[in-house]
Amino acid sequence: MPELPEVEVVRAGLEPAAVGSVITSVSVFDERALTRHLAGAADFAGRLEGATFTAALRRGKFLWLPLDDAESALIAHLGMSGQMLLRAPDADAERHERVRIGIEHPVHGELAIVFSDQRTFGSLAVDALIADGGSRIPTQVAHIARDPMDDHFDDDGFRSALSRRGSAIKRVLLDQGVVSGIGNIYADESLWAARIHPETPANRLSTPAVRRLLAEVRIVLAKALAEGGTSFDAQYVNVNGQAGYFAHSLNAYGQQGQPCPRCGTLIVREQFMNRGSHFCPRCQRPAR
DNA sequence: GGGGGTTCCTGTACGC
DNA sequence: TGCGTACAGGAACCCC
Repeated sequence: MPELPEVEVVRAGLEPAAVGSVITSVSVFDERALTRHLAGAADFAGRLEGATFTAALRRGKFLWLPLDDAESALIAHLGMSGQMLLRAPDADAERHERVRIGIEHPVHGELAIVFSDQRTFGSLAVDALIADGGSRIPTQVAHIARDPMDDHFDDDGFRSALSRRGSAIKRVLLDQGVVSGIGNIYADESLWAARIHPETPANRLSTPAVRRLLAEVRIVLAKALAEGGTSFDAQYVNVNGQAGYFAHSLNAYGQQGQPCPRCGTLIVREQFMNRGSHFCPRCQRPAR
């Protein structure tokens, strides 16, 4: 499931092939891949064909490739199972291929960017760029907060946002408008590392606890990034279709019934927000 | 505007 | 073997 480290691996993989490339063709095989592009497939293709990608950028789990008109960008959100693959232009279709974008790079020659997505929660769009401080970001990304690895992330602002929320800290960590890039896996891992129960009301966390949590979020994300992301199955891969290794390092997520690596108590899994929440009932005590 | 629940989707795993 | 069902979850959306 692509979270920040997985999306960053994809962004970094696309960058050398995409930046400087001219878009030579666009094929949309499934319009559900364009739910973020309301004007439809013909409009989508028309805005891309002939344009040149000028960069490969990311905020949270969104990534985008600005076009040389300096006013728009191809944006992508991978959802649950989206993949952005670099392929030879005549490569066979992927099983869940939704969109294929043919490009020509001045050095690497012809390539295809293939958007493949089993569960169809991901989507692409061509979106307008708007001012955001000193830079420009797509309108659909404007509401997304910076991620904790961003140099401009506001630690004090994060602490103050938590103090205004009575919701469970896990829900707040998953709110991309508060802090971006964190999904279910890294939320559980960060909360385990910081010894915080996932249902602790955010505004009940002390300042040291928030600092500890933020520090653990950064450690977990950095470690996952270094290992190329987390993979359990074929649903997350880099642009070459290869899986990451972070699944070998998980302490809480998916470890229900296994001993907590810190204290030996069995990790439990509870239903929370229509998904699984994994934690150590001894190390991560609920707030009283 | 915070809060919390629902919805979209498909492959896999499991029970009967 | 085959069928039905539960499950995985990011984020938009809805109502309170």
